Amino acid sequence: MSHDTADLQRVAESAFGWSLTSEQLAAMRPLLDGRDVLAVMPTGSGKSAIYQVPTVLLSGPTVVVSPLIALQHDQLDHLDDADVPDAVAVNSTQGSGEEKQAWRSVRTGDTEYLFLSPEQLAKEETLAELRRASPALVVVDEAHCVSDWGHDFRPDYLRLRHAIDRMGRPPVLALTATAGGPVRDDIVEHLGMRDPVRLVTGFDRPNLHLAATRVTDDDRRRELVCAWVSEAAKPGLVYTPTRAEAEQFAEALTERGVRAEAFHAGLSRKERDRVQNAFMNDEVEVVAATSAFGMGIDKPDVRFVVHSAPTDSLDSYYQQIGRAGRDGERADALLVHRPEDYRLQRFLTSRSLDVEKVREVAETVRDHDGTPSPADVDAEVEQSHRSAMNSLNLLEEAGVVEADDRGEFVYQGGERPQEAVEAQFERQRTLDRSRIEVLREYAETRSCRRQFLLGYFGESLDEPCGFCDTCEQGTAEAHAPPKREDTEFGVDTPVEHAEWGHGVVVNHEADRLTVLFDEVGYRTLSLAAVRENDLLSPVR
DNA sequence: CGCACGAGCTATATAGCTCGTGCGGTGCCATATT
Repeated sequence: MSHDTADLQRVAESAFGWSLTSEQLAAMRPLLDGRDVLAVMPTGSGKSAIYQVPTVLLSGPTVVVSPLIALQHDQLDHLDDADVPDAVAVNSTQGSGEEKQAWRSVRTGDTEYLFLSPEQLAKEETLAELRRASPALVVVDEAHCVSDWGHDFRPDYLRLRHAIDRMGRPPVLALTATAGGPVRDDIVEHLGMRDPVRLVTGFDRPNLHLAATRVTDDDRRRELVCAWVSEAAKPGLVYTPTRAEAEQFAEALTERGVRAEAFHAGLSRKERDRVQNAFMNDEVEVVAATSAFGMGIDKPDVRFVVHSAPTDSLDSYYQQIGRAGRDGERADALLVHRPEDYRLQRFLTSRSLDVEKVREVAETVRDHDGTPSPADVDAEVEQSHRSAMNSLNLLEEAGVVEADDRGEFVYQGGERPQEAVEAQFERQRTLDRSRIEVLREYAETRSCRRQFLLGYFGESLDEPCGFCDTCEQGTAEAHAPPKREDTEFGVDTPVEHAEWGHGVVVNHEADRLTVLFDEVGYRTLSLAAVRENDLLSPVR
């Protein structure tokens, strides 16, 4: 046993009362050597330990970036119970006195765990404090949020790499339970991770029964979901695409004698807490919810997750069904869908490109006296913080502006800045839309649903699983993917397409391939057409 | 992007059309009112 391993085990045992798994140790050791780590591990596998234990051994505080204040509180509670240095969070729920006290305790070294939202890290005052504290480790918890939310909803997620640079660039640990290959690459790129150790444990959840049902109209959808849920073992979750539908399902289920409640972001904080606690305490059997429900929920005995309609991607879908059956007992994941449903997701994921706003931000950077920080740009433009940061992110990705090592902007311009921005925007939009199409492929596939799902996350399952609807209906066998050695287009093969350029095979059914292209996102191709017209060639 | 809904039109005056408009998700934080 190496010194590091022995030290880690000793701290885990004495401070937390834990015995570490080999996966946890594999993720911790590189951090002690100053390396970056990306760990994709299921909920309940002890991801938090990966930073909590090394923090005790490292000199300097650990900064944990967490997307929800509620999650920060959960973590604080756990750390309070352990025999370790203090933990604090700094966020908008505190008064200024409390905040000052928190920073003081970081400065004196009494506090070694500091929880912050990405928005906090966008503030100059915060960065100045952090620079002084010189953190020994930066953790990005729920790191899929970088990719999920950074591109529009919470743009400060894409500015984290610069914030980390400003802190003196300590090692970075990214943690998540859900991230396929492209999302992992997105996280690594946008956090500026350097040759990270990538630890990815299996995605398969064999106790989860997978199924999808197509309906022809909304009345049948409601009837089917309500009837299915009424009969099913509980507790369970019904995910809906809109708040109104969450309310409708909660009401319809209540009428059928199910103890059901709605949950979405339009409810008061108090009401949300009440519903969540009631679900956790088994006072509520079914929560009908929008995507607002779930992060940080770790209830082991959830028996089903029914989607009344498709989500925006297979990533979101996997994340949500992953809340079922954590106790290892049988649980059901049912997806109800109509072809019309995808249009709503196209709307919900669509962002608009306001060329004038982007131009204002670009000109502000260009005309600024010296190199402006993101906060300078924010203050100087007549836009919301979100809009200004989205414009900056877009300009940076398009190469029109560039951040220096202090996270301040240098105007690059380029030959046709507006065209570069529009092309970047279009690329992002095409990718978003193609992700919706992959969900449609999943919903409509006749091959083994588990093979499809795992294939998307870069994992192969040699035989049809026997525990999904297509296997049970007998269509999966006929559509099974070829064995890896029988095809030149196995999963993960880099390919070149005559028109769409470079890509990577992400799924292979009997008669078709799904490829993720750098420029045009996910595309599904008929294998016959590929072969006849020589459309695709494996790269090396 | 398309659906739901209401206004307003038409026509063997009370139902049935067309057209226009609004709407649909996720959380920080800061600021304005009680």
